[in-house]
Amino acid sequence: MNHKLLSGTLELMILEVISLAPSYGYEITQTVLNKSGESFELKEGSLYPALHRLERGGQVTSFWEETEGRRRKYYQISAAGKKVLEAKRKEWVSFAGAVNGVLGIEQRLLLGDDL
Amino acid sequence: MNHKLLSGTLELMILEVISLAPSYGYEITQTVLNKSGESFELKEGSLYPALHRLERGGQVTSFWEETEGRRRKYYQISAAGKKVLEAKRKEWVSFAGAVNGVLGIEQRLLLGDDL
DNA sequence: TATTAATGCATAGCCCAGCTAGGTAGTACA
DNA sequence: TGTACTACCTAGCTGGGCTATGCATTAATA
Repeated sequence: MNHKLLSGTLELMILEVISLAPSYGYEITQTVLNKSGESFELKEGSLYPALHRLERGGQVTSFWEETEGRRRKYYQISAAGKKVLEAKRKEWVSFAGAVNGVLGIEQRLLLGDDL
Repeated sequence: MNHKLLSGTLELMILEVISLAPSYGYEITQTVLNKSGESFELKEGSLYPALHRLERGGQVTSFWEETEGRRRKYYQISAAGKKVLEAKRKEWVSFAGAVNGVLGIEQRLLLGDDL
């Protein structure tokens, strides 16, 4: 997978994952790996800086938790983060539609009860 | 539009456009603008370096033509370029599907007589 | 008759996000 | 004892898309 494609969608996917439930770095990588059909192996060198960016930007907050002798840093989405997530989702759908337009790929999105 | 999203799809879209017919820089920007539903205004600082990269890589060849007092540099896709295009198209479809998977967006692609 | 917009090509250098590579540390199992 | 997995972090590289700039012609407009 050409990693350049990932540019711009990493934060979107992180926000999406933790919007469902607070999660920590390693678990986020596993969730994304799973939901992407084993496509995306998020690298630590991308993930942690992204999480720290999101925290600095106020889109997420964090707290430490100790379980089974393992320290985990949980991240949860903030109200501001939810708005950013919604905007990024729309941006992604629009972007993907535009690329597909150039490629002559027609698409139909099945959203909720939409069909 | 977050320009980072464009990373990795620019060459794909260029190859796609010139695979339909040889084209030149300015015309490529207009075609992409049009087919993307006015979403993508390719910048010259991205386009020309990308075209030169593709030419150096052997994916495209070029020739100059003079029309109405305007010199235009036409680019056409090579046999190697067609293979790269096919690979990049598949990579894009796979990538978009994976992102949509993470976002919980189901999709159906309408390809040719596929439906 | 200037001036602006549009058409057309090109490059130097900035920016920044994802990467590699390295570090630390606990648990589980062979 | 060593390997694999879990779990966090950061310094510094890389590369592609960007801004800004330069050059040149044609068409429209003030």
